[in-house]
Amino acid sequence: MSTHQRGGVTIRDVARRAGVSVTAVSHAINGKGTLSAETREHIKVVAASMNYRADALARGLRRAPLGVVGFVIRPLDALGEYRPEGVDVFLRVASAAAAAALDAGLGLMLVPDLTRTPLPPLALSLDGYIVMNPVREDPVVALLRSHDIEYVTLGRDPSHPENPAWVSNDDRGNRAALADLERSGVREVLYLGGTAHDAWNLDSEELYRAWCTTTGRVPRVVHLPEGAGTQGAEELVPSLLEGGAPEAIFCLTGRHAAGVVAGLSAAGVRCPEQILVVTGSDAEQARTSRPAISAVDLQPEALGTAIVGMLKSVLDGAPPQDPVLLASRYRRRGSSRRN
Amino acid sequence: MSTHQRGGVTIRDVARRAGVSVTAVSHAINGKGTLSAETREHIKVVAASMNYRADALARGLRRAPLGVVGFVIRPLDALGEYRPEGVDVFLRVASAAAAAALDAGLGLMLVPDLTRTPLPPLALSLDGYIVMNPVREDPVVALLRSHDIEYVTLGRDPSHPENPAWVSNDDRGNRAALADLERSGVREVLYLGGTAHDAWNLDSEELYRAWCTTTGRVPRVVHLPEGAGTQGAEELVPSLLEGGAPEAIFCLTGRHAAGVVAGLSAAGVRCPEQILVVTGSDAEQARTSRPAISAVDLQPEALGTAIVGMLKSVLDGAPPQDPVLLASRYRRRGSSRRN
DNA sequence: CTATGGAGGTAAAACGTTTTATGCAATCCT
DNA sequence: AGGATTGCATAAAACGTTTTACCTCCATAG
Repeated sequence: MSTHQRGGVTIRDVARRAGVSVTAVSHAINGKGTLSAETREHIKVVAASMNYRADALARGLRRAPLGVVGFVIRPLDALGEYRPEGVDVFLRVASAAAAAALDAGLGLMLVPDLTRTPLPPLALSLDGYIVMNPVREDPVVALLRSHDIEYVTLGRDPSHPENPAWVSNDDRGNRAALADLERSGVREVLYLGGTAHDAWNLDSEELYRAWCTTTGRVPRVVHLPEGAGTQGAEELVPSLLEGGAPEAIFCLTGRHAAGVVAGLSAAGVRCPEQILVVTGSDAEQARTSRPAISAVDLQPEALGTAIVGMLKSVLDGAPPQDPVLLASRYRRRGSSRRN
Repeated sequence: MSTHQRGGVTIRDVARRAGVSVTAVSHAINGKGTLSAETREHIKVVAASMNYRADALARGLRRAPLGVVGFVIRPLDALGEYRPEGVDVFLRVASAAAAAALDAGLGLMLVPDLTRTPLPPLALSLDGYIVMNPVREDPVVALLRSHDIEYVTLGRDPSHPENPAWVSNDDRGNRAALADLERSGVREVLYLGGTAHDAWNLDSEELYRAWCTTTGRVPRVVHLPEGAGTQGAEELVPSLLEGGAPEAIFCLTGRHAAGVVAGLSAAGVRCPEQILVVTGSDAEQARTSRPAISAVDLQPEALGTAIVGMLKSVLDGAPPQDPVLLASRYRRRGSSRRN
């Protein structure tokens, strides 16, 4: 009756059974203190035989690590709602992260938005955080910093460039996409980006502008909120065609790209015959569009695995390492293939 | 220096500032005890002004709810690896659940497999669990029960039919799929199911068999492990064609369906001209296949939202309700359209 | 005038760990 | 021989809450 609730067997039970003090058990389990090898071993055997597991909460009270990290996806927060359709890249990263966390003996807690209340009570007690695509002056990052909680980011944090704890993709994919357009001989390439101020948006646009400069093009940039989604991009198309249609459109997000392709079709403009379309993110909608849209594969599984590894090493107190850049790959599909 | 670590301000600080006892603060905050209305209000004001938040760990230590629920996806565990490709339905459910959990003030912890060690330390301290597609004699369910942890399931728990706490899809989608095949005039329909013993597999196969009986067909059932994936299904195709090809194939999982379509194509059998294919789960691969595969939309977002609502009411101690059945919808695509 | 009881409040014991501060032999040095 | 050191183990204090048990006052009933 005494210990039937949670986990059940407590450290006191183990101590009693092993004929030692509670302290001894704690030390034996955690490899601390100055116990003799035999005592240590004996305690471990007893503990194992009783199937003892230290209660995470009690342990956490003493500021020991909880074994759980948080995962917050900023772009989804920006979208205002968690409609996963077409944002499968985020979910794939999250899922890979969860798997990698398990291998590291960590749990992964999905925390939708850290700035909205009520906050999940445990949110600020977690061992650390993975912040996906933080934006400039990100309030979530600010909150974590103010609470001295360790965090790593997917994509550079634009407001804390000195913090090296991030994983991202290299720009090979984007470069290849632009090179593909160039090879096709198109001249005017329109860039359709999002409005969030995360590094992905910022860097991609910068790359586009630099590419325009080196190849002697005039940049033409349009921004559309991520939240507008496929629908919004589709409705935007007529305005893009006004006053001289571009020969190609680079849509950063897969959702926008799918909308653009749909909008072009609705406007009677044929893709790829009249306009080429490529996208910087290989979302599901890029693959299901007709034609299928050439896209940059950001390798979400690799990202998820890598970021967990980085967080783990940060939590272990390893000295700061350099940021990690994973390869991105351009996948050519029908939307940019004219032959 | 004293309180700079976590959350910061403690209940003792509030008590001191408000000029009352620690007990008074606790009672005021939690609406317990016998404080006067004024005292209660006063304490609340002081606590709010100090930005006090009760530490979740300390609170949890006294068996108060933690504000976090677990989510375990059995089919992914069965797959042995969290490769999200083609299993997007699970992730969409999880993501919708996370969003719904936030609205309810709960965090959602993704727990890959509750039976593998090391278990995330907090795993057994969570308030409750959502188990997606439990199988017969599911060890995860057994573990939860043995620890007296509340849980709800997505899909009926085959081994605990008396437990009404589950959400699932109705069979309208499957019925419509079979009806579509019937309307197309095909005679021999092969059923390709998975090997997991979850309710979805069991019930779908039963429905198929019943349909065969009522329509005077001879059932032909093949099982392929879910883990075999697209590849496995593709390799299976030749054996399915041996000794008289069926006129249609009902693949329960989207991954298998995609593999079957690919395998048919490789074998020189044309779909839908020679064989119709439909699937019971509208995974991404069903949509990206050529031809696109007719599929049952299981409405993952609605499932995720509903299951969180149910768990919440269970945790609130509401009396047991009936199971919830959400509509499933059949989406007809090229793979079953002959015209 | 003394019980009774409710209203309003608090002290102290839990919850299950980890950590800090000690304690006690036995061994070592000079 | 006497003090310092080492090796091993433990008691007790913390961690921040909630809960249990109890206290005091004052009004009301008998």
